[in-house]
Amino acid sequence: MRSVEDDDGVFKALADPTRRHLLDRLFERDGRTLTELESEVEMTRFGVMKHLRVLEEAGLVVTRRSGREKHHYLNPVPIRLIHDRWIDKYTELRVSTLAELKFRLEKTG
Amino acid sequence: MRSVEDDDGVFKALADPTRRHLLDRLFERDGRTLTELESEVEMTRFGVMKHLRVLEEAGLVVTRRSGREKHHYLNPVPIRLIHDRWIDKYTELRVSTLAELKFRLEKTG
DNA sequence: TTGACATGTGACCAAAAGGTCACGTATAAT
DNA sequence: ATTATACGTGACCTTTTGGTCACATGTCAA
Repeated sequence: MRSVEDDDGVFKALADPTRRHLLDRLFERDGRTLTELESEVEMTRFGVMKHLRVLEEAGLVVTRRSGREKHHYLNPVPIRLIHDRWIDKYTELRVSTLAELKFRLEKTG
Repeated sequence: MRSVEDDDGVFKALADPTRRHLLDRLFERDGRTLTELESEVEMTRFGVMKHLRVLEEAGLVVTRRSGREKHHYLNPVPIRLIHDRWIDKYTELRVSTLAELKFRLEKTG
């Protein structure tokens, strides 16, 4: 059984395309600052800041301050927990194979 | 690089607690009808129907009609694709171990 | 210590999402 | 044929969310 609060913050955080894009950028290279990430997105600094805050509160991003800079790092654990919620160990191999196949097909098609 | 459309439908679908609860019920037992699922939720039939439609359009649920009934089945492939987007093969083992640990801790704590 | 840089806050507004209801269609049972 | 069942649609309203801006704080360099 799950708590009432669920993992709501994580799912809400992932629901926005801009936030997913930010996660993609951090997946590619960790430790970026707000100003760096700002240049990756068609949006004012304030919008990006809000999004990063949502990601951080969800635990998908952890931060480290260094002087006047704030560095952002991707934390993949909540993602894995989503996976484990609806894919048990017995079906994991089968599903991951299908997912791989789908990925290949979309790449060529 | 990803398409502009992203997997928006999947993430939006997962963003609502009621829809996640419906997925949980289908994970537990497949093939339920709308009326069956309705009893699992504090909401009118119309709300549940909307939610199921969102899940179906996202590809998280597939359906099969039989007479006047419509049966719903969980499709875990999109979930796996989320996983693969931010967890590569090299970090998967480490992250899944951490996730397992977190799960055990929360269970006892 | 003056000025530029990096991040932060609260108010505000438009757009999207969640939920209900009146009404409607198709299938099954009596 | 009539009634009950199971699902479907469109309009409607309320709440939440995404984005911007004026303003503000803390940090580094010259």
